[in-house]
Amino acid sequence: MKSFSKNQLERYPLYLRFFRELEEQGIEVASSSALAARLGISEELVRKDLQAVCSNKGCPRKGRKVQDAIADLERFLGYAKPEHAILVGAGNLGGALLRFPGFAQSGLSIDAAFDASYQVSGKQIAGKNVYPMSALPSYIKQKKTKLAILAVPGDAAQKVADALIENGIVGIWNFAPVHLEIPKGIVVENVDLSSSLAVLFHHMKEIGGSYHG
Amino acid sequence: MKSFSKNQLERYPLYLRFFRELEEQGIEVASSSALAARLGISEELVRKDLQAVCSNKGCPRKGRKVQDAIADLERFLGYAKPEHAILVGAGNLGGALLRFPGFAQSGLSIDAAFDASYQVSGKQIAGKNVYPMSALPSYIKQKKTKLAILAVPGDAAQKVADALIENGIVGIWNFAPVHLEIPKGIVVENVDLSSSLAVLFHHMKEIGGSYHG
DNA sequence: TTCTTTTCGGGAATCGATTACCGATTTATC
DNA sequence: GATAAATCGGTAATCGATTCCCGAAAAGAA
Repeated sequence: MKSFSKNQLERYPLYLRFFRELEEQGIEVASSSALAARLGISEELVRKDLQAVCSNKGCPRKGRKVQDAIADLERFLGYAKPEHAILVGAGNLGGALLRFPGFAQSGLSIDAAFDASYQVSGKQIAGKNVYPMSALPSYIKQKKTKLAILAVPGDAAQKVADALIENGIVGIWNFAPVHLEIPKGIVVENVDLSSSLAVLFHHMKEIGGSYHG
Repeated sequence: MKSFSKNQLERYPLYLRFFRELEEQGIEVASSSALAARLGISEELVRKDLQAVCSNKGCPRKGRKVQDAIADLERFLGYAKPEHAILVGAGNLGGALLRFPGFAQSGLSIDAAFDASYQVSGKQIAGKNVYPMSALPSYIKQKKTKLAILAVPGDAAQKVADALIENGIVGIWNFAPVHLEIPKGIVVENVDLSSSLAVLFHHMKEIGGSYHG
C-alpha cells in the first residue's frame, strides 16, 4: 500500500480544482505538463502524484482525460459521499465557516453547530441549527458523528476537544490557535494562521517587501 | 546565511506560543525536551530550530530562559513592529478576519478593508473602515501598503490580485480557493482549506474513523 | 509512410530534512 | 566534594521527497 506525505495530500485538491476548471471550459484532455506549468511545480511531480491515485493511464502526446481524472481524484479524496461534521463554536470564525458555501465541493457537510453563548444557540446560521453545548453529547452519540470542527477561543479549545473525544469524535479540524493534547487514535488537523503568517512574513523579508527590516 | 524550510518556519509560532504560555505561568526556564514532548516532535528538531534563531545559548540541565526565547522568536518572526495590511473582501470570511483579535499577537495589523458591495463599504467592521474598491489604488499608494489579505470569492480573486500588484502590493495572504498567477518578486501564501481537509480525511480513513470506506 | 514532437511511465540519482549519536557542561543530590 | 542525571551543541547517518534521465508510445507533420 502506498503512503502519502502531507505535502502530497495537499496537492491533490489543487489538481482537482484545475481539472474541474477545464471541465467547465469543455476541455476533455489535459497533460501533466500543462498542470505543472499552471501550478508552478515540476511536471514529474504532477505525474507521479496522479499516477499514485489514478486508475486510468495518461495518453502520450495528449495527456489525461479530464473526466477520468476528476472521478479518480474525487474518489481518492473521499468526495463521493460527504463527510458529516459538527461545528463547535459558532462565533466569529465559526459563523463564517457555517456560511461558507464551498465545503460541498470538498466533500464536507456541516450538519449542526454548537455554542456556549445563549445569544447564538437556539438560532440558525446559514440554515443550520445552533444548539447549546449541553446538547453536544447526545447529538454526537445519536448521529454517530465522527468529525468535529473546532472554532472556539483558544483557552476553551482543549476542554472542548476532550469532551468531543469522550463522546466519540475521532477527527478534529482545529481552528483554535492551540496545540491540542490528543490521545492516540484521534486525528487532528490544525489550521494555524500564525504559522501561515510566519511563512508569508519570512518570504516578504527575503524580497525586501516588508518594513520589518 | 541560513535558509528555512516552510515546515520549519511554521514551527516557530508554535514554539513562541508555548514560551508565552510558560511566561504567563511564571516559569522562567524551559528545556527543548519539554517543548518537544508537548508538541509531539523530536527534541533534536526543536533544539536545531531554536539554535538557528536564538541569540542566547541554552543552559545544560535547565534549558532556555523563557523571556530570552520569546524575544528571539518575536524578533525572528518580525513581531517587533506590526506589519500593516489591508483586507480585500469584507464579506463572510473577510469579516471574520477583521473581527479576529489574535493578529495583534502575530505581528499583523489590518488597517482597512475594501469591498465591492455597497452594502458593506462605507461602514465599519470591528472598528475598521470598509472602503469601496474604487478607493483601493489611492489608498495603497498613499499608505505605501505592501501586504494584502485576499478574501474575495474565487472567481474574482485573480482580477483583484492583479490590481493589488499593479498598485504596489508585494505580499498576498490568499484565502480564496484559487491558485493565483503571480509575477516574480511577489509573495503569495495560500490558506487552502480544501488542502487541509484532504490531509484530515486521509488520516481519518487510515484510522477507520470515516464513513467514506 | 517516415520523421519529429510531445508526453508518458519507470528507475536512478540527488538533495534536503529529520534523526541518531556523542562528548561537553551544568546542576542537583548524596 | 564527588557522583549522577539531564540537557546542550555539533557532526554523522538515515530517510524520504523531489528531480533527473531515458526508452516507449502516440499524434501530427512532411
